[in-house]
Amino acid sequence: MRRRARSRCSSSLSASRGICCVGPRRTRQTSHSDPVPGRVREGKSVSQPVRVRFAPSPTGHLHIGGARTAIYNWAFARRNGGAFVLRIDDTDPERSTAENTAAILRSLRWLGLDWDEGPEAGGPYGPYFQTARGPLYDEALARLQEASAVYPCFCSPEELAEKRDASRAAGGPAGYDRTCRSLEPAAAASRIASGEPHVWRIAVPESRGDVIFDDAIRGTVTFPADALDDFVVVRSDGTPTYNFATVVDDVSMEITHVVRGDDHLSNTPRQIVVFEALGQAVPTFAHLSMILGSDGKRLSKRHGATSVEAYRDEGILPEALVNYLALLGWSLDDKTTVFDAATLVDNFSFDRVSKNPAVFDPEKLAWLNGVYIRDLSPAEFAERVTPLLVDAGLLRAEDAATRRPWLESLAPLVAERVKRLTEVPPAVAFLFADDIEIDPSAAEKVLSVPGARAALETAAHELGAVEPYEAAAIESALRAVPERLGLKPKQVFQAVRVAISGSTVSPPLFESLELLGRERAVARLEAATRLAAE
RNA sequence: GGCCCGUUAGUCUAGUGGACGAGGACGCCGCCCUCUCAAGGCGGAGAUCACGGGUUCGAAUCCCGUACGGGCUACCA
Repeated sequence: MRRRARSRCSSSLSASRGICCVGPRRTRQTSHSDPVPGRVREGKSVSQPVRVRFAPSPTGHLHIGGARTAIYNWAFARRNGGAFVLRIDDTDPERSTAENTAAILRSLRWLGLDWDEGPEAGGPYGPYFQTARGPLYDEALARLQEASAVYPCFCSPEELAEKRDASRAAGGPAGYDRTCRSLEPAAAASRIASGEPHVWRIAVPESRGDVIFDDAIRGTVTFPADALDDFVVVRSDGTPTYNFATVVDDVSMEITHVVRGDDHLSNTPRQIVVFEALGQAVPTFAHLSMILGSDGKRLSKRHGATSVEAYRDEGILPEALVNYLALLGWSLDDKTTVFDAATLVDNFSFDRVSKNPAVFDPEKLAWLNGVYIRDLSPAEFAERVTPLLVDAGLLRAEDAATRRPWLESLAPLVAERVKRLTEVPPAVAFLFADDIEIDPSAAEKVLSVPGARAALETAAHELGAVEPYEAAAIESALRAVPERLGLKPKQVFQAVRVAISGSTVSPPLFESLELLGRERAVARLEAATRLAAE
């Protein structure tokens, strides 16, 4: 399905691609046209179609930060009629697994983020797994070798560590000292031929000045020339390093905008050097700030749930998570909080992405989720809640269809008092079960008070006779009870509530009684009577 | 250590030199509604715009410095 190997050497490796400025860009006025020495060349051609990619590493499940990056990539692509490419950066064989890949795809789909190219979707720029792209990297390396843009380095890891420490101790940058760069090509070649272990390093051009680029989110970013070292591009085992592989892939997949986490900002100058060595135009970069935990530290398992699946399992709706994450670092305007994905797409732009890190707030997510739950139609609500009721053992899967109308009438009662879908089964369990347990403290508080027994007996009697057995009629029947007994409405209603639900908190009483059915309702009231005080 | 990035209420944010005595949202507090809990309505507290200089008639907004936080500095991604 994927694997449609594309003819190598096609336009992807030609230098003809320009980088477009499609989409809202920072309006800040910079001296775009001034040829600054050492400035990154940016293509100026007009209508290059937008192509973005999300490139997770399948070393774990899709986490909140990755999800937000995916959302922004997706929204930007959709906004500009471009392509959203999914690429799996699985070059770390130790930690990458097929299960993780599958889980990531599942999460993306659950969020509603569809990709135009990638695993299971195929596309003309595949393969979309880095481990399947070895030949592309080999070939890119060959090109760089031909151009003398890379050189073999025989320094041992120990030597390198020593040099690094020494350089750092001296207060300078800790980059590679370029020892092997001055090796005679012939000498180097014979050492390679003799099988001596070596890596390939990029030879940063002497003439390369400061690396300056315009980040779509952060504006102009400058890295001093001397901060660039001749970093490793291909390891001694022949595999590419991250900074090399991504660039080769971004080039061959004709990526126009690289939208990724802030942790890659410092890698950007290195990657720019590779783009240049390859003779390729540099894409536009957009670096998203990190998502932090409540302690201001980078979000991690310590902070609780971090994976998208965990939130799904907690009863968060995908549309709420997308809305929340979109809002965590982006704003539609000065007051809009709730919006759907289509609205996000219609309005997304990098110039409304904020530069500062954001603390993830599960409370606000929960609130937003409540908003979405309340917004569900009864049919949608029943649909989404059915699996949870089945899992909770309250409903048999085969009964779901016949019980559907009943479930839909239950929807409005419970939807507005939960923030998570997982809160539904416990809240409605009393309507399913044949028998209930009465919470002791509720019994203590409500049933063991004077008048409770009379209230329950009278209510049971009323319920046995009311016609039709519907909420409205039930309500008028029960409303008459307190006065007759000289009790306060609340006393009667709470006693009934505890009797039928076992708790002092429940969905609305009269509707609950209707949904329970006359027989069970009366039986429960009678059962509770035995616990009640005179 | 070096380099890069960031800094508006507890939190997410609006803000691009005058309309800011700083707007919205979550959370918090109070009132109303009410059969409980929610939801909803109304109102409130909460920000010396990190700090210090400077530019300007005027700065949250521009410049410099400091502090704090984060990132990179790997034959990890």
